[in-house]
Amino acid sequence: MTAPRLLDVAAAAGVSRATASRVLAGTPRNVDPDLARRVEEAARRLGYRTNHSARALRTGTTGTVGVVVPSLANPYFVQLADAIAQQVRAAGGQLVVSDAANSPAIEAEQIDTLLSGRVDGLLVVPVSAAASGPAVRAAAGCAPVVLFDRWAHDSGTVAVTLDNAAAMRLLLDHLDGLGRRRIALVAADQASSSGAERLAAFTAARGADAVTVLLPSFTTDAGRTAGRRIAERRAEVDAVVCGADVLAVGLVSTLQRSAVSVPGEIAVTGFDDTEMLELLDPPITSIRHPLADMAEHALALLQGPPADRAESVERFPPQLVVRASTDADVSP
Amino acid sequence: MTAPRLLDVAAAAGVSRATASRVLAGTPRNVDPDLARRVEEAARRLGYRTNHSARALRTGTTGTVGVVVPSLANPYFVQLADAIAQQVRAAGGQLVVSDAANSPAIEAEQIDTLLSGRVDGLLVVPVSAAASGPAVRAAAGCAPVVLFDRWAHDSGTVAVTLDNAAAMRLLLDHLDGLGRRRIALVAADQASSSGAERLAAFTAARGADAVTVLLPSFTTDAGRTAGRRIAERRAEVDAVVCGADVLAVGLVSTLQRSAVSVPGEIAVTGFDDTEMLELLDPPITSIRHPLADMAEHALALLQGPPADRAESVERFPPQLVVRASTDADVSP
DNA sequence: GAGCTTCGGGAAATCGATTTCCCACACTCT
DNA sequence: AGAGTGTGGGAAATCGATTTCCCGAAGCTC
Repeated sequence: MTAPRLLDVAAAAGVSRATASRVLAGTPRNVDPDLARRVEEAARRLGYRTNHSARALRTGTTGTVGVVVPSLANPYFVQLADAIAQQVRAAGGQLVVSDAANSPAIEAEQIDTLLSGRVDGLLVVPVSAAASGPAVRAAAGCAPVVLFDRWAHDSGTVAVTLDNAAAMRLLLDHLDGLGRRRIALVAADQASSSGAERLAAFTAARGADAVTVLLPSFTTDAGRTAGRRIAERRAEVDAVVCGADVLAVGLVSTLQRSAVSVPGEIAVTGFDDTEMLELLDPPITSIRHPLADMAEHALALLQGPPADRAESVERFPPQLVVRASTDADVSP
Repeated sequence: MTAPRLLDVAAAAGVSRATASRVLAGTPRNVDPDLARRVEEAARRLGYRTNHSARALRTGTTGTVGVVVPSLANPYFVQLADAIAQQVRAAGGQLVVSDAANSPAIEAEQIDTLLSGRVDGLLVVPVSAAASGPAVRAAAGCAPVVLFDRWAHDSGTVAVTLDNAAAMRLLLDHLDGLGRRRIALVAADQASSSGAERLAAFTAARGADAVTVLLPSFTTDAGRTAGRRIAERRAEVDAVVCGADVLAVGLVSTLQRSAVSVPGEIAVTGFDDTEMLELLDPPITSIRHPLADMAEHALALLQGPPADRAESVERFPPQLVVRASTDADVSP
């Protein structure tokens, strides 16, 4: 029992392949409704599935988009990939997700693999603002590429990101409003545009002599290191803004172990609003990205004219989500 | 500037398409080494990438496998998908991951989408032992399908799973060895084979009158509900085995909020050994799945002869990972 | 009713790589 | 030297759906 082909459906319905294709692919619907019904009926009866390889070969499009994220170990990127997947599926496509293991070299490899004729377009969350550019630029020469959540220098394409400066202002204003004055920053991964922008915005607002802890990577373990440093300087600090949720998680757990009360003594905020935050004790205040909107827009850019993908950065508005780690009165 | 085709490479190297294909696809290497070098050189110079749609159409294989997991909101399934992805990539293929949103109906849909000529084979972590069977059986009629981590009734195919009964014994023996006698179980999702097997193994070992909390789903929130129930009955319990890590996370956080010390008053174990466990306070004892081995074996079954995929369940040995949630002496 | 426009639908070319034949050439053996 | 053997490589068929032409029929106008 070999799989039925379009030819078989056409024969069963008593029409030509051309007509069957027009009906099933939904191209210019100038087909007699009666014939159309016969074709659809035949297709159903035979259990016909269109062969996507053949379609892709003929049309030159695969209906698949790829996304390369820095690391799936960070739940924020899982959430991000999921938001993109939903938009892609809603449009009848498929998403392929690749993990760059936080390395620009592996990232370049993954981009290359995905580009080998398997995807119509590519969304990339670049690992590094400086080092990811060349690979992205090369890819953008072959297929539509849009950067997502972060940008890279000299990438040759558009980036759909969060307005990190506005987000930082939201957090600082919020803490200010609660009477916190000695605000520290825990920043990570200065190589990424988001890490760098968040640090820059903080410094712009609070001056260069505010307490700042710089860490190499966005991981919970880095957050614990930060927790130890902050605990040592607890006298100078009454609030900590973390550049990522995973940092905040590690930080809070370490602070609590050092008998620093959160938010009593030190208020803490995250960044990215991953789902795990609500489940901690206390739940952590964070910044929510409008991921669905961003994904929708990025996909539109992928499919739109190349002119819309000129190198530039588009920034979406962040949203502050207040939880008990800054304001104990908020119900958990 | 249109993308170079095999024809262009062949012309540039002064050979026929056939020879160029033999060289680049690596089929029967009866090609003069000198010609081969010329072809490879030409391909590199022109920046040739083989068109996977065309190859797939001709060979009938896509080099892609799909995996359907119950929910990517559960970090265990992210880890599982990642383990499979690594094996697939090592073999030069691609992985497409789909999320069934914990619903057999959506699961059936995702299976159907993936099967439409886009994947060579399918790995499924079935949502439900009872309800997932029919869709899997239908899929197994069209393409190689292997169940992973869980099995389903009447699926018509082989399942590569963990030996849940052995895992439960490891946990109970460990707790026993620590002098814990009043052991409770927090079990979830009896509809899944893993949920059901873990409950059955616990009941077999401890008898039906041991304290047992049954929950609908594997989520952290369910874990908090369990935490409240256990806290109410704290006098009857000195250890809790959770059927999944996400449950343990919610449980521990709720117990601590109720001033129950872990492991002082109640020891807690998880199940699945997701990475987040090390980061909690205390880190949680759990069961590690040999995911890499399981993935390798499952992929071998996918590619092997259909006879090897007769309906059956293969069980891999679990490994106990002891952390401070059961044994305070273990360094965190 | 002749001529013109529409419109539905069929025949066949097309997408690009793979693979089956099969030929030509070189080399070995008697 | 002639026949036999093996091997590298080219011409062309093939995978299955889409899409461009193009033709015939039906509807319309005057």
